[in-house]
Amino acid sequence: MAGRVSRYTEIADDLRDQIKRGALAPSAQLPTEKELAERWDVSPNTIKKAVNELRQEGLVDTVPQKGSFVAEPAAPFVITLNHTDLGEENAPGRGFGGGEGRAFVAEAERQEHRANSSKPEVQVEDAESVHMKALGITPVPPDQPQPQVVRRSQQRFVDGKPNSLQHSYFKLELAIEAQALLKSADIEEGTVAYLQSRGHVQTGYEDEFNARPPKEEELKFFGLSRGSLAVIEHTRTAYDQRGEPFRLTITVYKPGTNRIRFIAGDVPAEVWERGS
Amino acid sequence: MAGRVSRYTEIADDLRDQIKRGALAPSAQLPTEKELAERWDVSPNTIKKAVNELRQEGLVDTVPQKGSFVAEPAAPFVITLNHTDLGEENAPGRGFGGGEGRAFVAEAERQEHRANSSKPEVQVEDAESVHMKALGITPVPPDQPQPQVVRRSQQRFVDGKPNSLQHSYFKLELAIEAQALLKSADIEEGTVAYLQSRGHVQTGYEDEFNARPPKEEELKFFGLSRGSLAVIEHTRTAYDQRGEPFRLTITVYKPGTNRIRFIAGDVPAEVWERGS
DNA sequence: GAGTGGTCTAGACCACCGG
DNA sequence: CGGTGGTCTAGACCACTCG
Repeated sequence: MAGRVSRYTEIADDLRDQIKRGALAPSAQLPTEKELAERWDVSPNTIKKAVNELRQEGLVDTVPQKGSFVAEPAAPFVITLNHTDLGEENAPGRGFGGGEGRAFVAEAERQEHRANSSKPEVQVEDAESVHMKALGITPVPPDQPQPQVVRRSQQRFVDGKPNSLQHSYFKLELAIEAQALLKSADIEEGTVAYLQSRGHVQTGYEDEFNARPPKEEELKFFGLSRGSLAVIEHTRTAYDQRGEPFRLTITVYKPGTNRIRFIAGDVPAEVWERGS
Repeated sequence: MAGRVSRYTEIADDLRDQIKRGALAPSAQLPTEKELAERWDVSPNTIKKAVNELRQEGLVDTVPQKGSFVAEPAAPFVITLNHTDLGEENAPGRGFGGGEGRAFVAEAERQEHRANSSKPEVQVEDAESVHMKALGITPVPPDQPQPQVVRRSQQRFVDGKPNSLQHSYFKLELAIEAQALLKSADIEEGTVAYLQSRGHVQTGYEDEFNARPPKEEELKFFGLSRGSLAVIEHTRTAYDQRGEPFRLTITVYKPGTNRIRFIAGDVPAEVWERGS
């Protein structure tokens, strides 16, 4: 019977079961790999493979020289990407700001979570080709000086825990006419409103979703170890009233603890309210 | 210098580099694990770990008893989830159908891809709690007969290749008053239009995104091996004119070959047109 | 210093694929 | 049949954390 299933699958199934049943409570430490190896009478590598499975499913967090722990049950923080407020039907920016900057904090507060973000790190750098494409920058041959962009990066936290990383890219020319983009400080009125005052009204956007393994930097920020869950990457290209792309925002979410959502048309109020 | 980086990372980096440079062309077979082990003078397990990295990044597909192959470059099929057509501003369903059923095929044709989907598999089954919650079904104690739902599942292909799996769930009562839901056949006019004719007008929906490792069934359908890229799961709960949830659709996409997108407000026409 | 997971070795046997 | 990757062993050393 058990012959059809590999040993490590069997072990992973057992651990998964214990977690789901609650025999292993959230944040509890799993038995050490050595202990598991003895209990199942298998070699350490087999245990590692089993634990690896659970890590990829997001059920377990492994902290390198400490141990593996049952992941906190998705403290579901819901990020609604296409609304900013529940007030006026025609409030400025309604339907156009969610998930970014101050909207992120507001959304959290509505759900009775505490959100904060780091001071933006501002960097001027050579544009990567994806960024150029999105921002409508014409590429130049590799032997010539490359076009540059301004990147504003923030780390975002919910209830003190790492939640997402956000990078916004702007053409350098835009940053020169809207210099707050170059300051490593929050833009008081919000980026959308600020840019609107400088003549770039956000009239629409295009969103894309992707899943990919975390980069080294993201592993560190989220406190994950290698072989963890994939991250969700949300890319928003914002267009102004002339139909020109003027902002590219890439947000990387740790999945499991985030629910990323969109709402269209009429849905019951309690759907909007639903936080956790 | 190389001492700081683990051996398998080094090997993965080298292979990744060869793929990106084109030294290993798409669909070409990688050197066998044995060969790599000899070339790098490491043990087989180290090679496996390196190849595993590339699999998780979607750069390589491994076919168990045959070999590892460079993945085809993402033939990007763009699925726009919130529009059905580019015609009339107020065309029925505009903004409300994208990505589902016939809309999927239409979207593909616009991008000059050929899409088709399998005949729907219809199953009546006990509702899982997450489905009950979404459809607003009140749970009953586990010792009583469980509420049931109708599941309609389709496999979807683009250019003959597996693209996504879609499962739609309906309350059993709804299927009784709208019996086409119970037939294992495409609904000619589209599910949204059909249900509208039965008194359930789709007035809004809520979308959620998640990333998770593929299930066994999905591995098989997508032709992936274990440890591959995460799949993207898109959940749509549709609400009718009374504000009642009446349909739950879960679509599982193989990432890399799909770009999943949303559009809001005004964007230039070429953004809509952008297929590949 | 004891304990943890991360990396790595040098083999082994198996199942499945192709010719 | 030989070749492939999948699984597994029984160790080893290392880097890091914690008390």
